[in-house]
Amino acid sequence: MAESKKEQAPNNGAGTRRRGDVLENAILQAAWDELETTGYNRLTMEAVAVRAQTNKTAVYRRWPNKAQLIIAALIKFAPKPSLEAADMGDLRTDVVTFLQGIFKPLQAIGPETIHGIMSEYPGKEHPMSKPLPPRSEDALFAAMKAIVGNAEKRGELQPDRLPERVISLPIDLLRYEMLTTHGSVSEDIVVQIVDELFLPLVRASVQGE
Amino acid sequence: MAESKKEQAPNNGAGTRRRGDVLENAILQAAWDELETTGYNRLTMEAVAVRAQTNKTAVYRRWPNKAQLIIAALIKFAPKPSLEAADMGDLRTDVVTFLQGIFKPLQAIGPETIHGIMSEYPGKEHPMSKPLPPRSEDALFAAMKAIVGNAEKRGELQPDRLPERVISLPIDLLRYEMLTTHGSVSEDIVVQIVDELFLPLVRASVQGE
DNA sequence: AGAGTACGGTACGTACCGTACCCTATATGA
DNA sequence: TCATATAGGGTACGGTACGTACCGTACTCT
Repeated sequence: MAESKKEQAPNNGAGTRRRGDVLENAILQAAWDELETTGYNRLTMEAVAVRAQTNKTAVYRRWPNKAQLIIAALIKFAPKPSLEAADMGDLRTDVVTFLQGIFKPLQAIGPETIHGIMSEYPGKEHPMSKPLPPRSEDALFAAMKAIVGNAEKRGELQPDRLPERVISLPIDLLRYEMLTTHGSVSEDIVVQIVDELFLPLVRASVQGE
Repeated sequence: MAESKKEQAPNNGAGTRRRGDVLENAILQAAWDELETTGYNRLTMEAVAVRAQTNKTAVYRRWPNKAQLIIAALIKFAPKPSLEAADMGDLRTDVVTFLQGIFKPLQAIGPETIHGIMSEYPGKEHPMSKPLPPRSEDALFAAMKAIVGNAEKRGELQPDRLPERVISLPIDLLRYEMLTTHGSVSEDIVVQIVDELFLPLVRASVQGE
């Protein structure tokens, strides 16, 4: 009667036991689903495991904590902005298009998740923990540089006159806005950033000084 | 022997039981100390209560959760930037001075605490929860506006030509930097923001258009 | 076939949350 | 002055989630 540990339900009726990438993908998919339905704060490792039809052990074998797991899920499933620097023959159009492409993905992730990750992610010494990439390796920044580079080739502005801060300004501000504005950010913020800040700075670097 | 609940240690030997503001201040002080020594993430309500030599009940009677408690502690104890708009007869000097005054306090609070609060603070419906102030009521923004106003009076720039985004730009960027840059942010970021972004935009608004 | 590896499943100890409960000191006012 | 309401002190509890240990078992690889 003691109902010993032997009571292990046959997995599916057949002995189909997932391993390796199959299991890993199932967990990440579960994490992504759970993130979308429950939100970061209330998401638990156990819920992810249950949804993936496995158990916490299998999850912890791969990621040391919630933040790492969710980062992995984001990398795999979150909508990515296209990093192709649109080259439409006009700097303003290119930048606006690019920023608008960032807008949706950032919004999809949402401030709760970002704050949660940033909060729980101390870069602690854990065998499995990967550090967040430094600013200079930011893919979005690289894309902006490419866009500016195209404009330089076209002669819209003189080469190497734009400080890096100007180039990263649109991304930084957009991120800040998405991070601090709970509720809804209107999409015309992109146009504002470009027309009221970025382009005037570009013009200033051409004429002045 | 049963050691019933009657075993209540006399508070100090004398019946000095703190109430009202005295107790409230003790708790906030304890929260602040705990925040400095332990950090936001590992801070617990119980630890605060113990440090204040009281118990969780007294804490929860006043603040519904950690985020609210810490916000109250920050308001009471965190170093505040002076909101006096320095008026030294030069826009650049005024803005740099002002931003440098913000730098230290922001750094003292630290990204961990800010992210933690932003993460746990959903603006939920709780009788005791106060909403975060909207952007337009931002005291720092008001101070920047005052500084710009002084410059207008001096004739350094024409009135009402500066978009609000330009005015809030230095604060926004500084905040973003403090929020995302773990580790140390160099203080000359202030000068960069002013010289590479803000002042060029001011000049552009005077000349251009 | 044999051995190592990794999954499945359970159970556990810990930590913290938020609340209920009761007792007691203090403030208040009839 | 004494009764009463209020609020602090103290404890204990149920609940949730964490992260790990343990063990049996399916799968993989050679």
